[in-house]
Amino acid sequence: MNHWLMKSEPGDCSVDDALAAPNSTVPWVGVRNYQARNFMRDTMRVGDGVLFYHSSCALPGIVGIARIASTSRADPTQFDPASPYYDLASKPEAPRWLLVDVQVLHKVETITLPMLRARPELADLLVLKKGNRLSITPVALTHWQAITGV
DNA sequence: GCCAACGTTGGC
DNA sequence: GCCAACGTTGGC
Repeated sequence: MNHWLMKSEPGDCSVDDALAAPNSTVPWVGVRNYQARNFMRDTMRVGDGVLFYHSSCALPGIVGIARIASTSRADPTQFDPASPYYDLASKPEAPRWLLVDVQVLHKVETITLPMLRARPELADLLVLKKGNRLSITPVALTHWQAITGV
């Protein structure tokens, strides 16, 4: 089993939005980065643990614990001209972009970046690295345990 | 294949 | 709004 940190802008899909969805599960639309896509396609498995992270907001940080709830499939927004995630170059017979379903298990008190940075054992957590922009990053088991206590 | 220009991310 | 960092694009 692998572990992940997945960023979402709360103005787009917050952890509360996800909890309000049927089964507390949301399709993780809008990933338009090949490395992040490849994680979903090649490495994620149903049941993998997810740190649900709010980015581009007043209080960035980890706000919930979730799990991967499906294998990857084509992200329908890439074919929707009305979507901000529309990709003219992607064809239904060869979808370029994928998504997975993410199921929120429970919220946590926001674990902010300063809180994360204060812990030396988390120094290598990818989301804390300078210049990190990847919306999906793998989380080492030791980091997962240090953050979740499980 | 190089690399400059450009667009995006995301914290602050 | 600023700006550093990074990915992508496209000319050559």
